[in-house]
Amino acid sequence: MKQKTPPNDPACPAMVQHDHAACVRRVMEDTELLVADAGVRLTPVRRRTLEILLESPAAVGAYDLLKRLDAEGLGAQPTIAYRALDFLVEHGLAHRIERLNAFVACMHPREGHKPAFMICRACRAVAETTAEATDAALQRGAAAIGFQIERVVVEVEGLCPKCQDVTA
Amino acid sequence: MKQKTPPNDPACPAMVQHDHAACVRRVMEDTELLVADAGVRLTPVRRRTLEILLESPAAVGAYDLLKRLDAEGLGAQPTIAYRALDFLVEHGLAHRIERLNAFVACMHPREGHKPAFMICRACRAVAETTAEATDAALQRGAAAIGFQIERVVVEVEGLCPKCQDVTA
DNA sequence: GTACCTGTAATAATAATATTACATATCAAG
DNA sequence: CTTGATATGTAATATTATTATTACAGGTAC
Repeated sequence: MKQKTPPNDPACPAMVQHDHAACVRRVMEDTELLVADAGVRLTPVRRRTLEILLESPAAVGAYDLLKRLDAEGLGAQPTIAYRALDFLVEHGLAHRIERLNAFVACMHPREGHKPAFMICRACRAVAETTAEATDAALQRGAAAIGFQIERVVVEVEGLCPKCQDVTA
Repeated sequence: MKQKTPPNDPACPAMVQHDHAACVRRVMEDTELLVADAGVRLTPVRRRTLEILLESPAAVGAYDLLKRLDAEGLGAQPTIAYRALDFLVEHGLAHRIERLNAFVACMHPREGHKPAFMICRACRAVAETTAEATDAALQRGAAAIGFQIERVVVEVEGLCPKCQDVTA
């Protein structure tokens, strides 16, 4: 099976002017192939959830998502939203932003990357970047005290270019 | 004014056997001096909150804290706890662990450090370490898209030495 | 075929976490 | 001793997350 995006690409240059609709199309296509490979189902709720995340420049809260799903007749209970989100996260199609208790679509699934997130505190926009470099240092620190790493969260809060201008 | 702990010391070797009561005393003394310098007030609620955080090896949730404050007649509403916690975090005396929606005392305040946290998913114990090395890479990434960094969160989830043994 | 197991989805109830608003009290500077 | 900033008290509400339960569809072993 063929992969549409090369690894370590600024696949979707978030916070920078670009044709985002094209990014959305590309990720959705990649995703279709990916779930087919994995033998799991991209059900209507799951597909729509991913689309909603993809179309939002900002992280989406579980209940914001639920409101939208409800409006479209796809379900009105928290669990609907959480399960869809859990599924997407579990399969690397979305990321949970701990800082916001909210979610974003993964703009380059399938890569098994170590993502880091730049979160604008003004508009909530989130840019996904890679943080391979930060990892080694953490591994050393963990080894020193015998801590066994399972998951690393790197989240940066600040101001995106747009909000710097507005605030200034 | 004199500082009691040299920078970049394993001031409190969390997750490792040591005399923690001594750590608590040291940090409280440091804190007294620090707030005096800053011209802010370490009120009873704030002081007691810090002590509670210091004495707990695990991160403390806002409502766990509130229960304890309430038992001691220091306040019964969520706001009380959140206000005290906000104060401590704002002044670098405590850290918020995003992963847990909970808080830990800073074991070496005043250093303007870049903390990283090792969080045991089994016992919730939290070890504070420094992650200076991870920072540079993030700064470069941010510069590339014009993002202005204000705060960096690095949280590692896994198993502490003790819980590895128990689980194994 | 029917009894059993599994995966998926939907519903309901509850628990945990967090914010807002406003009134009152205290402190510290002028 | 009064004013403005800081801190506290209280209430109500909002948001996020977990747990338990029910339903149904598809496969498979006897």
